[in-house]
Formats: sequence, C-alpha cells, structure tokens
Amino acid sequence: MPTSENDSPPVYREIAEDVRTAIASGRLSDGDRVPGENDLMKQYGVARATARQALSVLINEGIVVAIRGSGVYVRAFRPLRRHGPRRLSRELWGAGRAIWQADSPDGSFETDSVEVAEVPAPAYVARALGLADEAAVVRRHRRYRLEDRPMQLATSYLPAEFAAGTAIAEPETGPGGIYARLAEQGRAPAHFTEEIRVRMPTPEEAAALHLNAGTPVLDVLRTALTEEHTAVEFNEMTLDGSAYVLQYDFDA
Amino acid sequence: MPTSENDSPPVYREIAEDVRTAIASGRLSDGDRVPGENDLMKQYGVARATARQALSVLINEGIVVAIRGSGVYVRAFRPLRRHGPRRLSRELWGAGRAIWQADSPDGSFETDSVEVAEVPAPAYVARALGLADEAAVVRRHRRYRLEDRPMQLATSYLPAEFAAGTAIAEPETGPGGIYARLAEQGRAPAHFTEEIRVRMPTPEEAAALHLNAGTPVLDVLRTALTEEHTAVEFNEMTLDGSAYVLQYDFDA
DNA sequence: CAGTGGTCTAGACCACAAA
DNA sequence: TTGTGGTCTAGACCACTGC
Repeated sequence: MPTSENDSPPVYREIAEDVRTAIASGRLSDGDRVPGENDLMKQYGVARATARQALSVLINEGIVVAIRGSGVYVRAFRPLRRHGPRRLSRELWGAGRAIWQADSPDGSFETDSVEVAEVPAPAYVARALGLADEAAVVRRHRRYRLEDRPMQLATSYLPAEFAAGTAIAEPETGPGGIYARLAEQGRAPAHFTEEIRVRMPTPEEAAALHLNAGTPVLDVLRTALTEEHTAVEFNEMTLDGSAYVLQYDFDA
Repeated sequence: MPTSENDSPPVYREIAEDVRTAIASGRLSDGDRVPGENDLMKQYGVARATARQALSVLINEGIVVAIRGSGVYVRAFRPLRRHGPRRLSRELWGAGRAIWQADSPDGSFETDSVEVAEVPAPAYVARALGLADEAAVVRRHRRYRLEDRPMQLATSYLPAEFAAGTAIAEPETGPGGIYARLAEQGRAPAHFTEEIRVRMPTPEEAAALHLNAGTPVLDVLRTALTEEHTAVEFNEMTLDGSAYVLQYDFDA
C-alpha cells in the first residue's frame, strides 16, 4: 500500500508549469501580468509559501520578474548583437572610433566609472600576457551603458612596460582608444582569441549591471596579439546575458 | 524613531554572503560540505525556512549543490573547451572524423537518442536556410554524452531537397558525418556563422542534460554555408553551461 | 535508525505601488 | 488605503543517505 503513489511532481512545480505554458503558448506575452501570490493561493487552494515557491521557480528561470507592490510580469528578451570578428576589424579603430562602438546600432554607448591603476598581474592575467607572475600591468576598468542601461563591465590589462606613462594609462585614451595607441607604438593588434564562459552573477555584478534574478552573465576573455603573436592586451568582460547575442563568422 | 534603521540586508542574504565568502576565500573548496539547514539554524538562531532561503540563494547561483539525505556541497567547475574555427576545419571531417570529436580530449564522445524526421521548417529555420516558410527539411536531433554525462543537445536542419533519401536522413550518417556527405554532393560547408545566447534551461532541458539548479545553458545557432554562400545546414545546439568554454580565434 | 534535504501549512510584520 | 511582493517564524510530514 504505501509507496506506489510516487513520482507525481510537487504542487509548486505543477503551478509553475501551468504559468510557464501559458507564457510559451502566447496566452501571456511580454510585459503581461501573471497571476500573483494571492491569485495562485485562491486558484490552487495552497498556502502562501507554496504560491511563492512556484513563482520563485519562474523568477529563477528568468522568464518573469516580480515588482514589489505591483505584481509579477512576463519578461522580455531583446538582445543586442555583438559581432566578434567584424567589430575588431582595423577599419573601426583605424578610423578613430573605439571598438565598443561597433556594438551599438547608433553609436550611443556610454562609458562609466572608469578606473585606471598600475598593479601586479594576477596569475591568470600574467599567463595570458606571457609575463612573469606579479609583473606590473596597467589595469583599466569601466562599465558600458546604453541609454542608461548598464550592459557590460570590462577590465583590460596591458603590460606596464609599454603602457605606463602613455595615454593608455589615462582615463581618456584619445581617438580610436587603446588599440589606436598600441598601433602608434608599432604594436597593432592583429590576432584575437576570445574565450566564453557562462555563469550566474555575483551579487556585486548583479548590482552593477542592474540584473534581475535569474539572469546569467557571459564572461568574455579576450587576448589581443600583434602580427608577431606577442600578447599586448588581456580584456576580461562581463556581459548581461539578457542583453547580448554574440556572433562569430569563420571559414572551414 | 521608526524607520531610521533601514537598508541592512535581510538575514538570509547575510548568511548566504558568509558562506559565499568562505568559498571564495578558499576556506571551503570543491566538493567540501557547507553548513546545512540545521547548522545554519543553530549558528544564526533563525528558523528553518530562513536557513533554507539562504541556501537557495547559493544553489540558484550555481556555486553549491544540495544532495538530499546527505548535505550541501561546494560545486566544481571543470569545463571542456570547444574551439570554434579549429573544430570545423576541413581536416577533421575530411579525415573521416565527426566534428564533435574535436571537443573531446580523447575522442570518447557518445551520441544518444537520435531522432531523424522530415518536417516543415519552422519560421526561424526557414529564414536561416533561405527557404520558403514551411518548406520540407530533414531534422536530426541527438544528445551527446561524455563518460555518461550528457553535455549537449543538438538539432540540425537540412533542406529535404537534397538531404531526403540520402545517408543524411539516416540515423547513421557514415564516416565523417553529414558534412562529408554534403561534400560528396558538391555542397561542402566553407563558411560558418555562429550565434550565441545564454539563458536558464527549461525543465525538459534540465532533465535531458542532468543539470543542477543554477546552471545556465548556452544556445549555439550555427549556419553552414557553401563556398557560394548557399546555406546547407542550420544547427541549434544547447550546451550545459557548466561543462563548456567556447573559444574563437580570429584576425583583425 | 538518526540526520539530511524537500515539500507544505498557517500564521506574522514590513516596504512599496497604485488608485 | 488596499493590495502587492519581501521577509521571517514555528511547526508538520515525507524521501532519501549513510551508519
């Protein structure tokens, strides 16, 4: 008698599934209000904690957002396209535009909270740049915003050997950005390698990027190399996963 | 008197933060047991629901996993490297190896639950392949495993016009896989474009990939084009975000 | 069998949003 | 002011792990 009544999913999952299919089927769409805690309690005859647990599933999946005092709403996904190879082409920074402007449809990216410092290289940075551990590097940290929405955090590391004391170590790097400055030194980046990981954000990142619960971030680690394959920059970027689509084109 | 005691974070967040820093500082490392519900209740003098809420934060961040009847443990991250351009080079499938073998350090990938069918193309597939809406396509779905761990789901679409009735529409496509078959037809893939998105998995994907809570997935949408820029395959892949690092190399 | 995490109830007080 | 979501307590029963 005892245990043959097994494997029926818990109530809160079934409630979540009902709401999820209502969204997937289009019965509820972007920005629509979904049944709140009180609605679910009445409709399913469950306690408040159970209704909340059902909603928390959907919130952690990133498909709805809760707004205190107002309700729970279907979340939209309207990403920006970040084109790998094209955006780093010489034409862009050769013409006096900073590379990140290639992301933006209308060039309205803004940069924010810039911090420049000379520091000893962390181990993974030293490895990427081919330097000795703790070798001096210039670190540039900044945040990018588009129409007041924070989109990306970025931290660049360049060997202090050639970056210290130049415009690269200034908050404002001048037309074309650091790549143009490198080119003037005869260290123009010619090859790039990007490494992409996914994870959930730390609380600090969630705050800095204004992320909703259930939004993963993309880590993009880029190493820029000269024609002679000397590493000249290591850039560690953290992107709002709900804001970006990455694109890479290549040949067989 | 009333409200000047504001903005202190809720208890459950502070507990979560304590555990998080214990992990970040290295006091707790991969696979270590972290304080469980009962431990936290005693240490912080909170109710069980509060201790659980603190743990649920960390679980949804993907940094710990809960094992029923046992405890809560620090989660490891040991990803596979998936190298974009290199893995699709002609050498690989020209030599009779399927491309996904490039992912695997020792070639021990296995394929699973293969489904082949001829279906009308969904709108986004038709667009990617340059076909009319609802045009007939061959759909190939499969799951990839490495040492019994499911790593990736993939669904390929090829125009039925040249794929139907060939080995491409069979579960076993022969040496070199579908790309070798395409090459024999004079439709060898020469250009690729990959589009990458991140999101939290659906419950079905979480089950199929054996994902822990708090693990995002990577969607990789690849279009393969011939030398003449005719689209011959559209491949929709869903990767376990905790299992992969993607790498792309390109030139300025 | 004792201990763990998983689910669920029935309350409580709070901060915030919208009417 | 009413209703919403956010936090928290104090219980309960269950399924599973590991000794």
